[in-house]
Amino acid sequence: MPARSRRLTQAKTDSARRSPCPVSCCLDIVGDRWTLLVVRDLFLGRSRFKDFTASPEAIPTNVLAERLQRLLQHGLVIQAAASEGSKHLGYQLTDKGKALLPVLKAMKNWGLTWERGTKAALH
Amino acid sequence: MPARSRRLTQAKTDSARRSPCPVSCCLDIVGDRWTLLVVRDLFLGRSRFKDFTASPEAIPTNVLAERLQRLLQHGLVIQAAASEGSKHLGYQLTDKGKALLPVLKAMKNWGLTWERGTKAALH
DNA sequence: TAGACATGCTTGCATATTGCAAGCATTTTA
DNA sequence: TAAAATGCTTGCAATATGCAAGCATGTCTA
Repeated sequence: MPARSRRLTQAKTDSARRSPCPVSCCLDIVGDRWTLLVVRDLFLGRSRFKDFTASPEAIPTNVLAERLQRLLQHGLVIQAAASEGSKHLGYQLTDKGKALLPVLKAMKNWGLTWERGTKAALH
Repeated sequence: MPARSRRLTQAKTDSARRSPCPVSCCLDIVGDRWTLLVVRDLFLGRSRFKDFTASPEAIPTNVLAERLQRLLQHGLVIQAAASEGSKHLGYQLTDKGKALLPVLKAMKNWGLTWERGTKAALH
C-alpha cells in the first residue's frame, strides 16, 4: 500500500466495529499479540522504530510498521522529531494512548500473579 | 487434532514465551481479537458454546472451539455440568480467569471514554 | 420410543495475517 | 565524503481467520 493512500485510509468507523461493546471496540484496535507491547515500550520512554525492534519480544519490522500506522490512524500516537533538530521522527503517546495505562497495569499484575517467572519492566 | 492428544498438549512453557515480561506473557495467552470477548461473556454469566456464538460479535465456531481449549489448557476456565443433572458441559472461570476482570474493566473504561458510540454490557 | 430438533463441536477451503530475511533510500556519524 | 545506522518496504512461506457445511450426541415431543 502506497504511503498516500494509507494516510487517507479512514480510521475504523462505527460500522466497521464488530459491536458497540467498549471491550470489543478496544480489541478492534489493540487486540493482537503486538500492539500493546508497542504501547508498553512507548510508556517505557522508547520512541523510535529501532527501539521497538530492540525489545526482547523481537517484533518483525513489517508488523511494527503496520501497527504504528494503526496507532497513528486511531490517534493513540503522534509523530514528533525524535530529538532536538533531528530529521528522524519518533512516536509519542497521545492522551488517548496514555489512557491505556490501566490496561497495561492490569495485565502486568495478572502476569505477575498468575504466570511463574514473569518479571516487570513497566512501573 | 484428536481430543486426547489435544488434552495432553502442554500449556505454554517459559521457553515458549516471547519474553519474561508479564504483559507479553498475558498477551501470549489472551492477545488476539477473540479470547477476551469469550472471557467477557463468561463474566456475563454465559457458559455454553451456543451462548458464546450468540454474542453480537459472532465468533466463528472453529475459533471459539480453539480459544476454549486454550483457556482450559492455561487454567483460566474449567468444564462443569451446564445445569443440574444435564450431560451438557459448560465452561466456568477459575480464579485465574476471574483475575482478568481488571483488564476487562480497564478496556471497558477506555472504550467508553475514547470511542464514540460504545455502550457497556459488562458491569 | 421414534422421530425431530438442539447442542457442541469438526472439517474443508478461501482469504488475511504473521514471521523471516533481504533490500534500500535517507540520515547521521566519523 | 565514505561508512554506518535508521526507518522502513518487499517477497514469500507458514499460520490464523472467517465462512459454510457436516455430524455425532443429547434432549424434547408425540
